[in-house]
Amino acid sequence: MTTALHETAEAQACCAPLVAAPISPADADALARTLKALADPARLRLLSLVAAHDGGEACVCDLTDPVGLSQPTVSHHLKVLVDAGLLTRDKRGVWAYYALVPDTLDSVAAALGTQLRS
Amino acid sequence: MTTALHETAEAQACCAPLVAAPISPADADALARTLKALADPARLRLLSLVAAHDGGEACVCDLTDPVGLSQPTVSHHLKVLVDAGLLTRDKRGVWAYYALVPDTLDSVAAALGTQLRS
DNA sequence: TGTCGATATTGACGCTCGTCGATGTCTGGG
DNA sequence: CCCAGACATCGACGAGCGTCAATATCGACA
Repeated sequence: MTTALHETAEAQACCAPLVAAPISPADADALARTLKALADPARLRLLSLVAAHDGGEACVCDLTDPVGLSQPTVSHHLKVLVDAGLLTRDKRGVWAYYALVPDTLDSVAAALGTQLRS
Repeated sequence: MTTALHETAEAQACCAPLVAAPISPADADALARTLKALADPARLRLLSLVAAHDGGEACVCDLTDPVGLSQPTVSHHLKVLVDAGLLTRDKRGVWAYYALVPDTLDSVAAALGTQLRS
């Protein structure tokens, strides 16, 4: 409960393509919050590692070494990504498995892209 | 070439779709730098205002009021966006006209999207 | 030349963020 | 019942960011 109140998965980062019409302050804030979660090299690598891992999921122990950060730091980054609705957390036994939420990433991409696709 | 070469417009934020294969540390850093420039409500609104403005360009005086920030702050944000290769600056007479660089935004969207198109 | 207006730069402030070590909290096994 | 291991939380530190007021710069015009 550090700050935010956007606990888990609000999915829709925004709406219109951003370049079509002026974005509303509220939408800008929501989109910026999701982008802030993405705007970190370690978190981008974690997201990529999780997505590319076997079965589309990975536990913390799979991620600590590749990114070269301490376990608390990796857990912190993963929490940020989960809170932003970019990852899901599934605790099975002793391990916590993280998996990608493709919709969130796609909605961000759609909000940024200028050439809209069907 | 390890650091500090993002002076003006390096356009390509990254390359592969991020979810296909683990992103390299260097690519993660480059993409994160572009995303950091985007991850601010004021800058998103400025970007949107510029893109939606008549002729696809706008000067600082057109932007100060809509975003509700002081002129130095707006100039600062615009500089950040220009340095990230997201906007171009064209000084004509006393006014400075900013315009969108669509390629950069599209390459970011392409790097984030999971459903790749042609 | 001198003034005015548009924009950029500077310096400073408070706040947020990324990182770590230390510690807490669970779960499974002996 | 207690230990070992996986993960989360806490507290702290330094760095970076967003914002503003004050000031500098630069072009147009009288």
